[in-house]
Amino acid sequence: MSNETPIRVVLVDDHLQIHKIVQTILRETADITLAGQAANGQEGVALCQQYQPDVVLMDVVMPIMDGIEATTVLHQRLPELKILVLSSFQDHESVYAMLRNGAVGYITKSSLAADLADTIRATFQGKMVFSSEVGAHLMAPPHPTQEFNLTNRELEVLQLLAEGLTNHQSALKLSISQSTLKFHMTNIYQKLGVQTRSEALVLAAKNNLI
Amino acid sequence: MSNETPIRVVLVDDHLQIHKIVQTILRETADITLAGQAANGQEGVALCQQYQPDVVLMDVVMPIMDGIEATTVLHQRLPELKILVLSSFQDHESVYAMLRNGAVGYITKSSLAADLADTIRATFQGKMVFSSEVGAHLMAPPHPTQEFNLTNRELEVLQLLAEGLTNHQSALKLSISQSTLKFHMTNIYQKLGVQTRSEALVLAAKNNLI
DNA sequence: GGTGTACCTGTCCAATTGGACAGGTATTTT
DNA sequence: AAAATACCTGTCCAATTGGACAGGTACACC
Repeated sequence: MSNETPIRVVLVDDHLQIHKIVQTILRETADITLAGQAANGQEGVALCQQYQPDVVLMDVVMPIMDGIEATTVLHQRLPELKILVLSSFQDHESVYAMLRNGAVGYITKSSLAADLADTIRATFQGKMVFSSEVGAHLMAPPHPTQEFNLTNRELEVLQLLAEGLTNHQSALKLSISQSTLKFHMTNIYQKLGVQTRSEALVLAAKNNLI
Repeated sequence: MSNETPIRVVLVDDHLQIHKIVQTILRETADITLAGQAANGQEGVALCQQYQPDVVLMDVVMPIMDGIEATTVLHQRLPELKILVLSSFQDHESVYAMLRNGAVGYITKSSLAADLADTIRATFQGKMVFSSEVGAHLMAPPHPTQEFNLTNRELEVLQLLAEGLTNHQSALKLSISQSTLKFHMTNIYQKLGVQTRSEALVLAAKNNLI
């Protein structure tokens, strides 16, 4: 590996501390060189276009242009570039946004020192790599994207209707009257901002409420 | 790394060819040793319980006990064990099954030679690793899990109802009569095997038909 | 020419759902 | 004690949906 052209890396992060750590780590590796360093997405995009690196280490939260936007732009302009997300926190919400927009890996900064070099190599070889916490999140059962402030009872009602029960059957199962069930439905329509039962159930299904 | 205890690996695969390749690769690595080899899931489980390896390389399609079952069992009995899927084909359908049941990585056999050792190390360190094809599949937009042989017209009807239109409004939009719309609905109920409109729409939504 | 499929339409009636009231209780918060 | 929240119930009526007919056209395939 050391006799080949080194893997060229650009770091995009707004924390000086991270720059120092990455510098230190990559100074040790003969097959990886830190070709450029940027402090925000805008600089990062410019730098990548100039240096044409193999891999870019991309922070998520940055001023001026954040990681999501920078990833989107870079993936479009330099489709060959491997974008590896370097996340400060467990802001796992951004995982999908980044991956959908072209990132091919996601590691947390806490796991930096241990294995940054290996991860860069794996990414360079075409693999996707995730810190275990991130991967676990990727595999996690879908959770509601929106809650809509539905009460437990309202969710129970939706659940039963989704299973194909009629108002009458659902009411029986919940030991309430049909009046009450209709009362819940009316409230659900309001909370979801929909007009029909169909729309309500589809919305609930798409948001993993049922 | 070489001065520490090597990473102990067990290979579970029913192809002799793969055993030879893996042997060859891991013979070169000082920090990884091939502690055991099994030809199917059942042998694999037994071997892992006996040898307590750090990482197991698991094929998917095998006689007697397949990789999915073996993964499930192993993950339950030895939760610390890192299970890395080694897939023959692009049988991406098994990706989720394996990962849900405890696998922490998924690489194709075609990428074996290039980077098996690195992947084992990354896995050992706690990361999830995927061959790019697999990762891409993981990120792919949801596609219908079942088609139910619905016709285009039937899908159009479902789509409009899902948006909150009534029969009347939907029929107008499709320039058909309400009779025809109800006719389509009846057929949809039959094809989906459901009793109510609610159930039909939820099923359609969950299968990404709408 | 027959078969199959997707599509379209109508009528009539029963069942289900939605909305607009007008009321109630229990529990928690302010 | 008042207010807010979640929950419950009823009546009456209109609108929507579902099912069971019974019939049609257009098109592709064998």
